[in-house]
Amino acid sequence: MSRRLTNREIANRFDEIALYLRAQDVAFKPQAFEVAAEGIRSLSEELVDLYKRCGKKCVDDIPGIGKSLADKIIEAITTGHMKEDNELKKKFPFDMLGITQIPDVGPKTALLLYKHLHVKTLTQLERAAKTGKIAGLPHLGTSSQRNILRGIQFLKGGQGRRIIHEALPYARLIVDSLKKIHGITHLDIAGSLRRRKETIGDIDLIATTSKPADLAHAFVRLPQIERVIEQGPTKIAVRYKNGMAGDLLILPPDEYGAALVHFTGSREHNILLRERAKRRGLKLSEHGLFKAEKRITNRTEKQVYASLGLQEIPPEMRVGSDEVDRAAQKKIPSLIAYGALKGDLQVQTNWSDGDASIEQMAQVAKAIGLSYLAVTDHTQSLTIAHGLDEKRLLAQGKEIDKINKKLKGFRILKSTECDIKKDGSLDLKDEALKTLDLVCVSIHSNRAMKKNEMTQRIIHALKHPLVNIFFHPTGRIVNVRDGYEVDMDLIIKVAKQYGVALEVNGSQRLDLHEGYVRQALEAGVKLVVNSDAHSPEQFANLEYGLAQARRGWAKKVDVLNTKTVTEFLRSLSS
DNA sequence: GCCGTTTTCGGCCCGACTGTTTTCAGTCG
Repeated sequence: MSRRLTNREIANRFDEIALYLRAQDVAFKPQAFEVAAEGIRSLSEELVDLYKRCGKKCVDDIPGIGKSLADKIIEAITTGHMKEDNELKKKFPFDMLGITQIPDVGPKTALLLYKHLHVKTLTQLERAAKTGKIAGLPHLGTSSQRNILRGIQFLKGGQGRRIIHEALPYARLIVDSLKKIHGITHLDIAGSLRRRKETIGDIDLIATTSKPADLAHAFVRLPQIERVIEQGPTKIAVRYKNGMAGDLLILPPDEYGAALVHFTGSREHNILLRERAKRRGLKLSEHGLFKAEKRITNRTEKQVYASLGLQEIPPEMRVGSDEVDRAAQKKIPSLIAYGALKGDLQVQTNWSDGDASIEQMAQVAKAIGLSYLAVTDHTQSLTIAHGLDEKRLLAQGKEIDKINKKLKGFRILKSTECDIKKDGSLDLKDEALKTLDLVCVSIHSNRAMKKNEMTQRIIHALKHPLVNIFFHPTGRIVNVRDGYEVDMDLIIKVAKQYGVALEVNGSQRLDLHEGYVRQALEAGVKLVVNSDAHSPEQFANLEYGLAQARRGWAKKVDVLNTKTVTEFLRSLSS
């Protein structure tokens, strides 16, 4: 039997099929494949496991997947093949997914390049562009040829999606320099950045102004802009100097609400809203919500949603799955607010691999409005990080006592990021762990274990009576590596049973991801949101952790470090 | 190929911009 396909592979196959169909001008089907691909990507469980657990019905229940696509998925996960994709590949033997990664090159252009020039790969396409073979083909001239070459260079530079930690501060810099311009009434970050996705492809901005020409003039002259890609009266597309692409939408002030909805997306969410509008005899676009030719309302997002019979949906929830249905039933949860945290429960200091002292970290935490902090330095088996043994841990406890006496209105908690060893035992003796206010555990070594072994290793640790929190539970790092193989279904069940909280880590790990956040909350597991700061400026990670929690529909009550330190410590012992 | 507050057939989101064009196709979000 062939290797079974993963969710990512199946989603990519569906996208590829959609492109082949689009190239042939097939109506409606492509969208169905794309919606299904998106639905598969948002799953937290592997389809192989889902199918094993509850059969075809659960596959069919995934939004956007009907009988026919369910069969294709089952074929893929049981045989390792997808007949339709293989047949299309035979008919169109070129790298459709790769070539359509080039900006402005879609399925039709890719097919045309194959038919006329037999271009199968990005390398062959680059050669064709360099030797001037593209200009002169139907609908393609010298500008297209130049753009294709530029697009290939862009791809080669690895300038793909950036982590939000990099994109959001950059976007805020641009917003700050534009805000001073006369006539602006609104200026906001939109797109995937406003939805606080983990990774960001484009920096999308939206502005309303009484003087559109002034804004456009100032925008294209910003020092951050590398070049202007396209410029119309309402939309300017640019490439920023950090390699990211971006759009600025400029609209008159009375179109703000609908425009913000439109430009925030997601694309799938917009489609759901517009379909809903249509069913109600209305039309929704970025210019407003219309009944016949008459604009109904669009001053604020809230009005747009209300006119569609919906609760306002927070940007982080606008992914195009079940959020619109929930809004129709008035069941949108009140998400945890960005300022809701009272403590940070994962901080490394210069006792292990952090840059700053305990007191420095505490002072900064206090300055940004927190009232407690757990010091969680690494433990001895992590020698590369100068992990603490029992003796140093006790010494650290004494130092924390001293600093706590000096601090007013702030408390440092004694803790640890204790390594879970290969056999599931902890890296420090119980006598030492008992001196701490709370015990946190995580995996840093032997990541390549078999799924079942890794799961048992973690479960063994979670059952330890002193363990309170499991840090970065899946071990993934965004844009760097996937997590280790682990049965998160089971981990979540065990966490619930033994009262262990799971971390939403706000560093570049962003672990748990939002699918598991939702799953954990549905199972009644408590969460903590932490910075994993190794230096004072990394407390900024708390915002990204909160964004991640919000995308997983977390409420304030679900997150333990929204409590006061007294309530928090009490919740650990209960 | 999916889906249902017009539900098992007959629909399927909407507009802006570019390039190569004399009226539009392709791409993007």
